[in-house]
Amino acid sequence: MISKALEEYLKTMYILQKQNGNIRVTDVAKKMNCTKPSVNKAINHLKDHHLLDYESYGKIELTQEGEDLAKKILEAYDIVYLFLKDVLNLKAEEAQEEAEKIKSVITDQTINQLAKYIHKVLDLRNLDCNYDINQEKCRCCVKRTARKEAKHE
Amino acid sequence: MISKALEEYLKTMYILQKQNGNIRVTDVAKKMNCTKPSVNKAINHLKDHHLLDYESYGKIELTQEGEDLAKKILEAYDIVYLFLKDVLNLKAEEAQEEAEKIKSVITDQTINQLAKYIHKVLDLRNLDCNYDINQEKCRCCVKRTARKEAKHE
DNA sequence: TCCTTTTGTTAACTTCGGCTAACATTATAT
DNA sequence: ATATAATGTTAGCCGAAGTTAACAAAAGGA
Repeated sequence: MISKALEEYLKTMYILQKQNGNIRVTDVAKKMNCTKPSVNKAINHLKDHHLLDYESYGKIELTQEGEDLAKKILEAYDIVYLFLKDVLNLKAEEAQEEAEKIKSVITDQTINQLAKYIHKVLDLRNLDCNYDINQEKCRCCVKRTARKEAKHE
Repeated sequence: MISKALEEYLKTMYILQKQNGNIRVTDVAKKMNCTKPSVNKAINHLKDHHLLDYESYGKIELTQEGEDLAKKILEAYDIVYLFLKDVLNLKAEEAQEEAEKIKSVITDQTINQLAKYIHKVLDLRNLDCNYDINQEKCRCCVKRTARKEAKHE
């Protein structure tokens, strides 16, 4: 198990990879509001845990394991974010900051319950959640969309 | 501003004071699952911040400031707890653990939104929240009860 | 009273996650 | 091609929050 702080680095790296096609120490530092040496430390720890491949001055690449974990972390983040923004009506920016912090402390169990709840609420409002970072809908929404389509046929 | 960890100590001490009529290092350590030296450190920090009065081997007493802060912390905890238990349907024990962690990271603004939301939900279900640690209902529920009584008259 | 147990304190160490300062490497522009 | 700028690395430090081991003080029972 890696720490919540390391999870945050991993998540950020995953997003940067998707957004920019590469992961650079400087960019991670900017996104995380920290210094480059801190990023460097994180990289080495993540490497120790086989979550990424790296050697000095080289390319940073998440391993399969790293990517899978990043996706899981991101999904948790998105669920909390959605709740804060669309249910509690926090401003996008605040929801973002708060989601990060909350997601970092809660268990999978709570995330799951929250996911269920939020989807129920959105369902009542006939909305989809907009989880799309992986170019696909989240598990719950895929099911809902399928149900909806079945109805219309 | 004190750290979230110190807030947790303060909250625990406040509760122990209410429950036992006094605050002892050993009891705090038990409640917080930590060692006595850790509690000792916390006491000294809280003293530095004028949140409690203490001298070696003496009585631990929260100052007015300390008590006010403790109440605020506790209210935040209760709001999150209620949400987890009564809205997300987590088991009491889990809700307790998670609430502690979540409360420790979110802003007042988020707590307020959550409070509003939870009270709206409970209102729909015609329930009161059971915030009673201070032998009084929480601010929102007092208002609601008043409204309800007004209706019945 | 005095011995034992419980309670509280101190000192020194650990881990984590951050930092700065200084340096090494790579990329860029002229 | 080389000087400059940008990027990445290393070393050493810091504070927070915890720990263990050893000791001091207070409380209680015989």
